[in-house]
Amino acid sequence: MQQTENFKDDEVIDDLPLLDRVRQLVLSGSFSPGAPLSEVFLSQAFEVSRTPIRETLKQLQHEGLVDIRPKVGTFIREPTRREIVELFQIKESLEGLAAGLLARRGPVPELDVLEHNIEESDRATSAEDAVRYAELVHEFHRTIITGADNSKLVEHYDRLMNQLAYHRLVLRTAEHPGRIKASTSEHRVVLSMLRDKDSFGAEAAMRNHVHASAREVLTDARTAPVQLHT
Amino acid sequence: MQQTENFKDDEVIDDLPLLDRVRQLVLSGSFSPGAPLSEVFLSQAFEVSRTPIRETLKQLQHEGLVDIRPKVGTFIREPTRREIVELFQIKESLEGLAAGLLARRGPVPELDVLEHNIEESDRATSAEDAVRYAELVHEFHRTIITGADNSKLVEHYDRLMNQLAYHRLVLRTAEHPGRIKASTSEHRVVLSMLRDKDSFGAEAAMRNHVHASAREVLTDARTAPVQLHT
DNA sequence: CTAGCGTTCGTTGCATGCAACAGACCGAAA
DNA sequence: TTTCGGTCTGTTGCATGCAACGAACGCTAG
Repeated sequence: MQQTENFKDDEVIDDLPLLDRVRQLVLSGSFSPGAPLSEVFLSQAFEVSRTPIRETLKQLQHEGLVDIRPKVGTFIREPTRREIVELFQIKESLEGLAAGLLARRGPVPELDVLEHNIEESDRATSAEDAVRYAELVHEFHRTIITGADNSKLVEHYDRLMNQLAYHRLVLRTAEHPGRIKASTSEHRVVLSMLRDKDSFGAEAAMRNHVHASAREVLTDARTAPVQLHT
Repeated sequence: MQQTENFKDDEVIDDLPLLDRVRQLVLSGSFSPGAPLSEVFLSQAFEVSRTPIRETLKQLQHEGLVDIRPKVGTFIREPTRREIVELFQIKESLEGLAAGLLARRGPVPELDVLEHNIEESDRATSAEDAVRYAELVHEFHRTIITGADNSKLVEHYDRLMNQLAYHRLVLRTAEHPGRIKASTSEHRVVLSMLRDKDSFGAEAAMRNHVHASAREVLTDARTAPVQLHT
């Protein structure tokens, strides 16, 4: 999972580097949604032949990031607003599950990591460092996911977030100060539940938090208001 | 999703037919877990060249069904017991989510489908038709998933079930009569909650049902008892 | 000016060839 | 007997070539 660092730029361990690089290109926003990604272009861009590029594109299609129209071409896929709502619903469920599982694990080092994360978040907020804050939020959620000690959950979560990644990049530019305060406060509630080993409480708190943040993101994105559910 | 029927055996619409066929071969149990699936073997088995086979195997690896060891070969992957537990935890969460979402949708035709399904289940139980009963159980769950009106949820669920499919094939041979009765009863509770538009109740009932059935499956499989959680 | 049609261009889909590597097998030495 | 080393085979990884298809463009007729 973290082998994106140690490879010699030429001799690749698996095809993961290429897959990651192409994915990064897609998610980087360098190309507008709907832009064509021809195999020949990518092959000379990454200096490989069309074959590995093709395999990579198939993977990305399976991840929902690109749209392969047979005999026509591959295009960057923009998730519809509806799909984003759907993905957030799943996100809420999975993160709730993770929080519940983590609560059951008792006193694990992850809790201290979360504690530290919250402190850092306060610091970033005081310093008005929005970038750092966004990083910390991401780490907070990811720590809970990985802390659930469920490898398959991590896989599904990663898939989910990949599909949301493009949109997140577009959206998370500015966040209201009020929301930041509320969000950190919700993090605190989650951690409190985790420390109490309150599985149901942790799940509920986490779901509530994700729900609120999703609502914020969705309403903030475009003017069209959205009902996440009810 | 249901285009596995209408294609002319020769002219394939997408590569989905090939992917489906290879997946089916993997899940059919014709090969033991750990058995090698060489590209040349598959290519002549399906009368295509190695290239599309390679792409297909990559997909299946991404789905968690096979294990590609670089420069060595592709092997049928058997999920570990732990992974199965993990997958069931996710299943519980996703099906709970689906039930909750479906409950919010109000009176949709799916509810009548579920009603009919339960009646048929009773009939199959009376007739001691285990195969038919298993089919109906599968349909019941799938109706709830698709009824949630969340396409991304369906995708994730399908991925999940594909990973459980091999194991399900091994396990679901015989089910205790007592469990069957309980299971159908739990289905009834879920439907009742759905009719009441009780979103929380439906979610809880569904999770409880999946949890119970998972526990049954896991303890029944091998003698080793398992703690699903707590 | 518009609608319909044929051609051309770009792209994918697949087959095949070649090189490189992992693992097995066999033999020899201790 | 055990262990070590070399060879050899089977497999993958990738590059490339060719055929086929879709879309766009221009041309012509009305």
